[in-house]
Amino acid sequence: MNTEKKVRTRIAPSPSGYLHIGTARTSLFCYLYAKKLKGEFIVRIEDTDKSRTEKKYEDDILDGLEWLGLKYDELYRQSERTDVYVKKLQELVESDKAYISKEKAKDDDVREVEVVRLRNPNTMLTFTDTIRGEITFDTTELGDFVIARSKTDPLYHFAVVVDDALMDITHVIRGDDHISNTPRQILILEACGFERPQYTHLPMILAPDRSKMSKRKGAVAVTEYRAQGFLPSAIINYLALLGWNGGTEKEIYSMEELVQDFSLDHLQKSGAVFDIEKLKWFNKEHRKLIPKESLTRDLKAQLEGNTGILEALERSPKAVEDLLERFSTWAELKEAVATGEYDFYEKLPVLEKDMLAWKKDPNPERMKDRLHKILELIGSVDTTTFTYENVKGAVWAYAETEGKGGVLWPMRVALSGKERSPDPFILAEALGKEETITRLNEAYTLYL
RNA sequence: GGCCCUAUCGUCUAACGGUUAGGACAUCGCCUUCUCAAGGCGGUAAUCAGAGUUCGAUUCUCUGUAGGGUCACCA
Repeated sequence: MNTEKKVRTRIAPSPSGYLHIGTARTSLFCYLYAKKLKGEFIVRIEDTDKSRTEKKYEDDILDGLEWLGLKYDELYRQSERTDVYVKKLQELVESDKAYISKEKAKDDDVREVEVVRLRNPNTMLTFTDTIRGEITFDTTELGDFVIARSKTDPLYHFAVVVDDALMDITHVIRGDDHISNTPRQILILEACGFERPQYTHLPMILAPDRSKMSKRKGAVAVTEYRAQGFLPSAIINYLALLGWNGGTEKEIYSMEELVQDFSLDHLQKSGAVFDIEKLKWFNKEHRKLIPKESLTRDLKAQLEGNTGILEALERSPKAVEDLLERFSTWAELKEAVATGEYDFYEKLPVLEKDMLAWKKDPNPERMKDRLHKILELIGSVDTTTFTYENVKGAVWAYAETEGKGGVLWPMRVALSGKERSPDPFILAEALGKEETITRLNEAYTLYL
């Protein structure tokens, strides 16, 4: 029989803000480690400070974790466990490990309060961190710190220690901003007679200037990345490689593969700058793994309201493909649409003669003839099979003999009204025969 | 300021005493090409500094420097 304790990890977010990208990564590592060892991953909402807690944040955190695919096995709220803390607090006071101290309220020196302070043994304390090895603190500097606002109102450190112990948390995996909190928690833990968990302090995720990530320096909430159109699998993959590596050059991981390969051995010691560009790359890579139909459906949903584009996409699988490979996120796509980059799908472009001419054209005087010929060739393509391949087939041979630039450039500009756009065959397929002819005619009349 | 942690290309990282210091993102160039994007190929680019230990240090030790964290009746 296996006598080893089942691995149990936990994430302990405070519902005082939206799911933070750093919390998401800590959750991911807790999840991966637990699942790797067939253990359990627990979410514990740390809401002991009622004044800073909001339900909408709790909802966002839980939603976010689910969206990312980090399924928890148990969920707790500290606000629902007060009796547990009160009892433990009482025991501590009764055994004189802690004491009630009458003093002036911190924010009001008239009001008297009765806080609970821990009797600090004032010793040197050493604990082992998975990543950094032994870390020693002199606990004297901590003094008899407060562990509860009152006999019935526990503070963070106390609640954490009691919960971790009672919930059988075997591995405390958290951000390294908690390193200095650890001795304090161990003191409480020893006063309670609990066993120490294994501590693993993950390096922080940093803003580009290497300081703590904050709203001022870019998006910190998972919801924001979600809104921008990042795939959960891409975020997971990126976050996993921020501070961890599989020891190989493999970079694209699915959640299953991460669970398979994860270990606490390849963790980084120093903080990692969050690089949105690399996240975008991961997003592109993960998008390639998603079934085409599903992506197409999402694309169309994103473009809701842009009827011209939607009709074009309905007609042209090539245009769908083109849009899909051009942008790494939906936010970028919508931005491009909003700034009019694709307005040729919505309305007739305004043509200018000098834009119609290819800059490197050796025979610009042949424009009129060419447009006439293009019109003729395209006119021969059947309306019902007006596809990328067929349009290309009709024009290609002529373009090669006449000079591709001299033919394809004006054709493309006539259809798009832009110097930069998808290629002319995609445009033709997307616009349909009637519209294609109309636009080419429009260009032709400029030369009459 | 005290205490604690950290230090390889711009960024994420590999190298667990011996490598032309490897890969990825970004960047630059070339190819492809009607434009843009994509794609293919290639280039630039790093061991914080100074002492030790060693035949040999990115790797071990010490000091300095820099950055970060933490010092609540927040979590």
